[in-house]
Amino acid sequence: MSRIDPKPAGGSKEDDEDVRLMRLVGTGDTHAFEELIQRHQSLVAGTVARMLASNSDVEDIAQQVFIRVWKSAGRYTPRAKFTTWLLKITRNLVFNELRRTKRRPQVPIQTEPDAEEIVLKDETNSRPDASLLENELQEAIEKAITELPESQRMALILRRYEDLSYEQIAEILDLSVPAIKSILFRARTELRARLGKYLNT
DNA sequence: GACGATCCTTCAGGTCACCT
DNA sequence: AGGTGACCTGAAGGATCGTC
Repeated sequence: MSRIDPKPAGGSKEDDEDVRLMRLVGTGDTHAFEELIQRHQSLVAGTVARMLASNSDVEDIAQQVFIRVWKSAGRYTPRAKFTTWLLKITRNLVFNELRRTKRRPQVPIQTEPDAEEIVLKDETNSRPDASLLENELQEAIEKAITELPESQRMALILRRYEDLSYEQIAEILDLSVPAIKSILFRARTELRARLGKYLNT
């Protein structure tokens, strides 16, 4: 079993509310638990979906995440942002699932058109066949991301889609901040290489 | 030819220094 | 804080060689 060991928290109002709810959950307050689920289920489900990209498993794993939150609530100490702790649990369960099934995501992940601006050229929209190219590019981006190694994919997702800081990503993935920088750099390099034909046209 | 041991190459991950 | 590149390290796989 993976260790959950949050570090000192920042302390926004959102965080404070999460901590308050977690303390109530720790006493067995089911209403607080329901509220906590409502507040974060889209974050968890979204992250699982992007990481796992298998619609059939997303709900199941998201459910497991909150079951683990419920079980751990009594021992929870707010030493990190609640969402960091929550995403660490999510990451552990997703990695377990990926290792259990020994597979890569099989269904393209959902990406916003502007989400991977790192590999898009501004000129794309000005071309006559822009929409066709955009669709093709979109598919290529999705495919390229799903083919990245687990750690690169997870770091990229947490950075681009969840907008987490390097420190938070490092905490969630159990790595140093420089390691995260390196992983993200390689992920972007890999994406550029895979999407080179779109960049060079 | 089959095998095991050793060496070499490649690649991903990590750290550090530096830049923006 | 975030991004980049050089460099180091370790693991994995392939190539080579010696022995049977």
